[in-house]
Amino acid sequence: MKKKRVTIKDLAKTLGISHSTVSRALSRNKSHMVSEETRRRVEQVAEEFSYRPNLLAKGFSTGRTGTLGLLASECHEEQSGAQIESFLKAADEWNYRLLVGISAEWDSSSPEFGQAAQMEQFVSRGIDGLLLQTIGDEGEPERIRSVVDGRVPVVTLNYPAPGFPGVVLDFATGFFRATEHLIALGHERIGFLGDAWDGSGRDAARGRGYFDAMNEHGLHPEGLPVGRHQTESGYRLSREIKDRFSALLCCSDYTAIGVYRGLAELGIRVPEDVAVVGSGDSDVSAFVTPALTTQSTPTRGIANAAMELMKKIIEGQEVACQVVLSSNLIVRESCGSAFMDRSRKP
Amino acid sequence: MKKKRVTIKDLAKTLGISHSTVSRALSRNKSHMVSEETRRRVEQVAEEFSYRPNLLAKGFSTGRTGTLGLLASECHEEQSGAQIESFLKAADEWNYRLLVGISAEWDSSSPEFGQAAQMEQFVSRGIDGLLLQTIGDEGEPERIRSVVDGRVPVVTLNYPAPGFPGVVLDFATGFFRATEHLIALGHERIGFLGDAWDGSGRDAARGRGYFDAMNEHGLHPEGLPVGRHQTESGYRLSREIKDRFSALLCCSDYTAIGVYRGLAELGIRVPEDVAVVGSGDSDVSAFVTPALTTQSTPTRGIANAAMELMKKIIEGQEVACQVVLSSNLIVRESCGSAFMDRSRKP
DNA sequence: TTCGGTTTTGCAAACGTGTGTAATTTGTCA
DNA sequence: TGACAAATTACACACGTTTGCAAAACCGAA
Repeated sequence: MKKKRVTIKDLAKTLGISHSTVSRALSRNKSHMVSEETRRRVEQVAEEFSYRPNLLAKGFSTGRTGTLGLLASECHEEQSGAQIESFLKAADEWNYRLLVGISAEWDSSSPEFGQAAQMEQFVSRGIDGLLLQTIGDEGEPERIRSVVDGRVPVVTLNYPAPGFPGVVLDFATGFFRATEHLIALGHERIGFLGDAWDGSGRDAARGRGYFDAMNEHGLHPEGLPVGRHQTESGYRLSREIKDRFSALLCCSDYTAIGVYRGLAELGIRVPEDVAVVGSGDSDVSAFVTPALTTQSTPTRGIANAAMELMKKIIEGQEVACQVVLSSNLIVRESCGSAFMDRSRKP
Repeated sequence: MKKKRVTIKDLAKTLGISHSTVSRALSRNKSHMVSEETRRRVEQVAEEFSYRPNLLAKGFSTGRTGTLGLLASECHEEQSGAQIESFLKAADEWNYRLLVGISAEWDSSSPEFGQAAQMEQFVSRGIDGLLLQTIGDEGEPERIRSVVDGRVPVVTLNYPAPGFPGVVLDFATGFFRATEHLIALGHERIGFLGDAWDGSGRDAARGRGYFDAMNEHGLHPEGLPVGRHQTESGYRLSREIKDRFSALLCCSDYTAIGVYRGLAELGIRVPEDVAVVGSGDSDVSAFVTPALTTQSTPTRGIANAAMELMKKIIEGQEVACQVVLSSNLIVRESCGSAFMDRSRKP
């Protein structure tokens, strides 16, 4: 059943020339020319036989596969899906394929597939570069170094890893501004929903912006750990919020939507009683009620910047170590306005 | 800078044995045994040198790469991301890597990367099998056949392609039941938001279920084409809905959320004035207000079924041509109840 | 015709691994 | 100790492509 593939040797045989000439005719390489005449003949026969190069063999021979590894972190659910899509599109435009993996510690039956093991796999499979959504833990840079060992270029994605080039979104400034926005609206008891234990952790950058803004205005910062950024997490946490805060910063739009629901069930109105800010500018955020004020997250911009970095590194150029993209606050309805009725405010 | 990789020949040299023995020692192959003694020595040295097999070469030599291609269709945005994630997890559990691509006709700068071209690429890269989210158009089966040509097993995913094994969700029955649910609640003017032009197209199966149920009850079916399943699409379409329908079936939760917003702006209440049903049971669907009644979509179940099919085919077993998974209606708040006030109903 | 130079082509090695077949070692029993 | 079988190992080639180097063909000029 399985048909034998057509190889350049087959073409060479029918043409009566050597396979190396065929190879050169097909790969437009200036080092050794091929006469226009033979090129035409080769291309014609290749077309006729519908020849397709064995990219595996090609990669094996040249050491370059035209494939990049994308190792995504699991945390953001829907959002990570949108980000993966953006990478696929960006990679495609640069004519790269993507080997994709997720490096979380799911309750999987094969727990040995953590971040390091996946990187190993990818490198062994001959990727030309690794796009790594870092998870931001302590030993990560060393882990990357020990696995990758200078064999493939790495571009980090979520969190900077010292010594590696990367793309980061400036959530610190974004959340700083968001916090100031809330303060300007008259809020003082502003809560932070995210995992930024003492300035480190998954949502560290956002947390830092929040803490700084609060401190600068002499307000008391207070954070609630979220765990996974699911809608349900926000719903669950809303029970603890009640009348403790008059405004909330969420590290994910979906968490915010969960908060909406939870507060509504408690008879707390958004934005009249509690203002809510999200993060991610996801597809739905503009259409929930009230429309969610949120941090923009340019997934395409991140992907493009990462690909550009990667391209430069592959071509041997020196690159700036971190590319920082800024995140804007998209003001919609969920924070109300300064003139809003806050009669319930104690 | 670039370090040379350790190969089995290096190991062989330091051990003073031939590389083929090393190969056999490392791959537990029963055809030719290796003495326990040498195996131990080989493994020790391999460990010491932190030898990593070149999977590219291995794949090239054996013809099997341990990599599957996943060619996703673009349409469902967030939902496709969640589905991709499910596939990644399922594949991991079977110890396969995934080459991922998206086969839509985006307004990309490289429009030549349609479905066929991507399949070509994947096959040339030596995938062991192709997971193909079919787009359901007319010439698709023939296209698949002509590209893949029996060289790699194919499992289709969204829509059945005659002659290929696949996994489909029984949306027809699901939407049939959803429609009957609405009819039982007293609705007669029920609209369908999806692209099911005369029974074919992207949302064909859902459309069929809807049409059948309507006809069976002597009601007049009417569909509104949506285009891309984005939240914004639902918002936009709500202008056309107004008082034309008393209930709506949406082919995506996100469309439904867009509809929520659009209707609210027109002063139309959900579910009091219009009942809404979604599809996908996405993370947010239970938390929007009113909580969305929706078709469940077991992304993990689909992924697992597909992987199981694939595994069997790779192992040479015969398989049932289509695996059909059922989709349940998850009843929440967005359709109200039979005793609801429908005073505005004309 | 011969020479020098340029263009075009062929030869052969290389990439790292798997594997069939032959050669070697080991072990057993007479 | 010798013979024979079994267990283990080595040799060599295959997989499809690229590429350095040498050989050949071509071309124009002396």
